[in-house]
Formats: sequence, C-alpha cells, structure tokens
Amino acid sequence: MSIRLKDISDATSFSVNTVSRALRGDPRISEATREAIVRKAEELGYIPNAIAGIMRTNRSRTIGVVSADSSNPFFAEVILGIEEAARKLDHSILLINTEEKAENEREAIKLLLGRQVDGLVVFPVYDDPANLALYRSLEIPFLFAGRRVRGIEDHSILHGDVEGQIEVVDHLLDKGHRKILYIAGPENVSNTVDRLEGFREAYRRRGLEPDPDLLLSSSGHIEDSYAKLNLALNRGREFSAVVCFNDLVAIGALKSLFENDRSVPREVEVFGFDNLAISQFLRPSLSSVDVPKSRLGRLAVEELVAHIEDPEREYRTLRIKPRLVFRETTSDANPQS
Amino acid sequence: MSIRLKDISDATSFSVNTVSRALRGDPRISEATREAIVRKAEELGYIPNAIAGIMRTNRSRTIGVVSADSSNPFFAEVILGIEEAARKLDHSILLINTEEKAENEREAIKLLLGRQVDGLVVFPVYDDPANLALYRSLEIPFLFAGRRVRGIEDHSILHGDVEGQIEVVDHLLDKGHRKILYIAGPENVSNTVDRLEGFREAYRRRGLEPDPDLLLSSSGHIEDSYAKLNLALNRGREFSAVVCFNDLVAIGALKSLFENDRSVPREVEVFGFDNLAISQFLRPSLSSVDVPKSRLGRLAVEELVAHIEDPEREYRTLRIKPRLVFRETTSDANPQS
DNA sequence: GCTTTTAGGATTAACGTTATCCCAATGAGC
DNA sequence: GCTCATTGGGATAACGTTAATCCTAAAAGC
Repeated sequence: MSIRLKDISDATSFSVNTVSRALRGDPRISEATREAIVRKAEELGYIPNAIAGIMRTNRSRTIGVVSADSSNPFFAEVILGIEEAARKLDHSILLINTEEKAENEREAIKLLLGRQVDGLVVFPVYDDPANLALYRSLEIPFLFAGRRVRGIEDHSILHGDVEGQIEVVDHLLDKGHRKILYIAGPENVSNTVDRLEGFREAYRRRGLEPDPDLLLSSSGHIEDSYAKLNLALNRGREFSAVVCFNDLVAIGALKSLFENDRSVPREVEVFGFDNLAISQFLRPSLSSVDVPKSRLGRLAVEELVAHIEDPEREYRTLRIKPRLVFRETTSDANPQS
Repeated sequence: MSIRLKDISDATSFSVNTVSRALRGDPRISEATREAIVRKAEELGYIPNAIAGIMRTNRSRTIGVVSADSSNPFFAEVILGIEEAARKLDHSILLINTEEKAENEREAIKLLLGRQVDGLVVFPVYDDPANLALYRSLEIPFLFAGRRVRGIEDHSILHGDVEGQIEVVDHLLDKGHRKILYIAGPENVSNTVDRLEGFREAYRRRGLEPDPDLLLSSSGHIEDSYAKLNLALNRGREFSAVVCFNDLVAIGALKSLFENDRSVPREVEVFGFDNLAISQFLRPSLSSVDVPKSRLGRLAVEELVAHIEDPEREYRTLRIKPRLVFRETTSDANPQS
C-alpha cells in the first residue's frame, strides 16, 4: 500500500505534523530533523497524496485546458506550449476537448471546476448566452487563448486575426489580384469572424467590394474545404487567388486546385493562416500567416498563473503580432520587403 | 463561494447524507425526496467537489497519460482516441510529456500517482532499469500504447512494427530493389528496435544482407532526417528506395531528395510509417504503413478501464494489424493485390 | 395489541493533508 | 534566580465527501 505521512511519522517518531512541515521545508524544523525525515521518506518511497493536499489547501496547482478541435494541429501546437509552461511553473494540465460545441464547453468547465482547477485556459466559441453567463459567474481566473468571446472583453490573448488577414489580402490586391476567393472557417468562432472582417476591411480600404460568389464557408477542415472548392470550380467560379481561413483549409484547397489542373502559384496564389509546423513541408510549401503557437500557449499559462497568484490583477487583452510567411504557393517574395 | 452538500442540506432540511445519496441515485431515497433535492441542487448550481469524492472513495476516475514526444502528431492522434474513449467511459485525462527521456517518464508517473490516477497509459522508453523497477512496483493498472518495455511482456498494445516493416521491405525487394536506404528512429524506443528488426528480417528471409552504409539513424523528426539524408547523398550513397522509421522522417527525406533532384518515385521510392493524417495531403502523397491511431488510443483506454474495474484481470499483449498504404511516393499499386 | 420488518433518513467516522493553536525546553537579559 | 523570548515540535481541527452504522416511525404479521 502507499506510504502516508503517518508511516513516516511512525518510522521516525516525529509527529505527522512535523513530518509534513519537514518535507515542505518549513523553517521551524531543525536541519537535523528535516534531514532524517527526508531520508526516511525517500527510503519508504513516499509520494505525497496530492488529492489530500488539494482538499486541505484548496489549491490544486492544476490548470484546466478547454481545447476546441482535437483534429486541428493548431491546438496541439498551442497546447504543447501550455503544457511546457505549466510544467515549468509546477502546474499540471487537465485537458478536455469541446469539438467547438458550446454545450460541451460548459460541461467541460463544470467538470474542471469540480476538480478544483486553479484557473482555465479556454479556446471558446464566440457567441453563446449560456456560456457568457457562465464565464461572468466564474470565480477562478480564466483566459481565452487566441480567441475572443462576445461580451467579455478583457480575458483574451489575441494574435491579430484582423490585421493578419488584412495584410494578406492587401498584399494580393497590391499585386493586382481582383478576384480573390475567400474560404471562411467554422461558425461561431471569433477567428472566423475576425479574419473575415480583415478580408472585407482590406477591400473596403480601397473602396472595393468583394464578390459574394467568391466567399465560401467551411468547417475549417481539409475535407470540407476540398469539397467546397471543388463545388465552386464546378460552378465556374473564376479567381486568381485563394485566401484560406487556416492552413488546413489551404491544404484542402491545394488538393482541389491540383486535381482541377490549376497551377499554383502560376494561375492561382494561395494563402493559409496559422502556419502549422507541417506547412513548410507541403509541396508546394504553403504561404501563411504565422501565429506563434507555442508562445501563445506559454503566454496564456504565465498570465493565468499571475492571475491565480494575484487575484487583484486586472485583466487586459494581450496581443501578439502575426507575421506573413511567403512560400511556394505565392509568387515572388513580399514586394515591400 | 461554491455550493456544498451542506448548503443543499440546509436549504432542504435533509441531512447531508441524504442529499449525497439522493444525488447519486441511491435507491433508499424516495422519489419525492430525490426530486426535491435534485431541483434544489440545480437551483443552487451545485458542482460536486470531485477532490473530496476522490479522497473519500480512493477512485479518481482519472487516467494518467504519459506521452513521449509532443512534436510528433502521431501521439496527438493517439491521444485524441484516448481522450474520446475516456470521456465515453466517464474518465478524465491527466497528460504529461516526457520527450522520450527515461527520467521524465519516472517523474511523470510519480506525479500522476500522487494525483491518485486510477491507471496509466504510457508511451514508454524501451530499456531503462529504474523504469523497469518502477513499473514492477506499480500498484495500479498500466498499459503501454504501441510500444514495449524490455522486461515487461504483457502490458502492451502493439501495432505490428516488425511485420509492418517486413512487409514494406519485402514489397520493395519483390520489385527488385537491392539498394534500400533505411532511416531508423530514436534510441531506446521499442518501435525503433522492432522496425529495424523488421527491415533486417526481410533481408534475412531471402538470404540477403543489408548494406551497413545504407543504414542511417535519426531522431525521428523531420529536420534531423533531412540533414542525415543530405549527408548520405553528399557522401555519394546510392539507393533506389528509402524506408523511413516514420512519416516525419519520410517528410524530411522527401525534402532532401527533392532538393537533390532525385525524382520520387521514379528514381527513388519512399515509404513512411504511421500514416499520419497529413501524409495523404503531401505532394507527392506519402506511401506508409497505416497504424490505426485513434483505435489504438481507444483500445488502450478500454482495456485499462477493464483492468481498473477488475483488478484480477490478466494482462496479455494485444496486437493490432498494420496495413500498407500505397500512394504517390511508390510506383504502381501493390503488385500482389 | 404486540412484535417484527422496512422504508427513509440521521449520525458519525473516516480519507491524508495542512493550518492553527499550544507547550516544553532553552537561553538571554537583568 | 527570575522573567521573557525564541526555538522546535506536538495535538487537534478542519477540507467536502461517502460508507457504515444507527435510529424511528409506520406498516405488516401474528
């Protein structure tokens, strides 16, 4: 059976209390005593029962992570940063996926609250009244990674969806493209809203109007994007550039373009968004908007832990700058730089 | 503050015990009472304190997942299956990465034990005396997903590394290839050992000997594989096929081949292993050995939970059959089929 | 009418920690 | 030699839940 403080107490004839304090490095315990206790603890292979500790202290050193879409490597890459940062700050991660469903998100949060997590990092849906109410009633720190929630302004770490998308479209308009196909992302996700807004804003700034026929929606996944672009091509849509909600969408689009004998980038230029790790190894390698995913995860954890440790700390939206990456799905390098 | 059973007890004037039992559906509580209590609990927004429950019952309904390499999508895909299966069986996941370090693996397990997980799914290193001792002393169920540990025979769910690799090499030898370059994977991982053994065995069966100059080692990642193959090409190594430890290695190899003007598959055929989700979208799309990753994860969890619920259950190695997938990095389809 | 059964619920004691309060011994200050 | 800190450690009470045991009416059996 597993060793408890009591067992060390019995073996050393110090009280349980003293053993506990010795192992936690309480200065009130003499060096000699501490050493004897620590040695005995190691000898017995003592592993502290974290559950009991959490119960007593009401501090779990655990961060609940509510991820959105497990089939998108973007989240995996951010979560990698989260896990690493959490480990460095001596916290554990409890991970749940919502598959972008508002209800799953609520359930996940309740489950995590029940497990007494100290804080939450969430990839939330954009607009849901019940979720909004839940977040407003939350008594532990929470942060939104790379996304916004309608109605909650200050809990986000954003990576410039609007600006990033403006830059892409601006670049293409600069190069003379006037028929740009846009494949948008999943419903009710701020990234979709913001990137679409960026797309539109870039046109607006030049007094131009995007062609509604060249605006496709998608689930944000490869297969759906592939199907949607096939459909558009079958309907005879003409365009010289495809701007995609994310890299997965771009991968599906590339497949469709290839199968429909559209040469990339000669006839059609393609942009993704997110700059996944694999995108540089596609052929042609994918031009994209780089989002520092690992940094986003790290930042989220560091900021969250700061909030956990200082409940008075004020929330404010943090912003990371995105950066265009030009590869083989676009011709030439950035004309500006 | 958060609502406890006590609060519901106060509000309904039933005892804490009755409230607890009513919420857990104990048959000894009358329907009327149960309903009143449940309604009040919902009204108050009661969220059970799982920590206290775990403390009392010594059952956490949590599975510790010790993953190996967070930068390899293979694990992400398996963990996806793990998470889904766990959720269906009403369990949570506690996830830690080891980055293939034996010591991290031990630390991860100790941390998870401290958190009172009910069982472990581990992607372990192959051969480490301290880890072996740790596993032997473990008092909770544990399973190795897709890997073996030297010295522990029955706790694995394997996916035919040896056979899969034999099949690949056999196929190539059938087609007349005699100069096959093999890029092996990371040290001290059973997959590396077994796939290499498969490679050798395929030669052995024909009374052939692989050329030691055509045997490269790698970390199992894109960049390293890319560098190693570049080096081999610079040294004038000649070969007509490259068999890779996994798909990431294959991606790096493809990049090197492309940059060195080796046409794939005309001059060089390439095989990966794992069949990552992205591999079908590479260009050329990658021929590989499909490992049912999601199923592996699901199976691991289902089997683990079976062990948790029946401590007497015997361990036995489970085996999943791999399947060759022929795509554009190999010429023709499978000659046999 | 009395006892026995049973439904329905209350009391109480854990689970392993940690925090609060307490005490004994030692030594310093006068 | 007395007081008073200081040091080092012990005793005890929580944390919120659940399990084991116990209680009490009312119904049922004779």
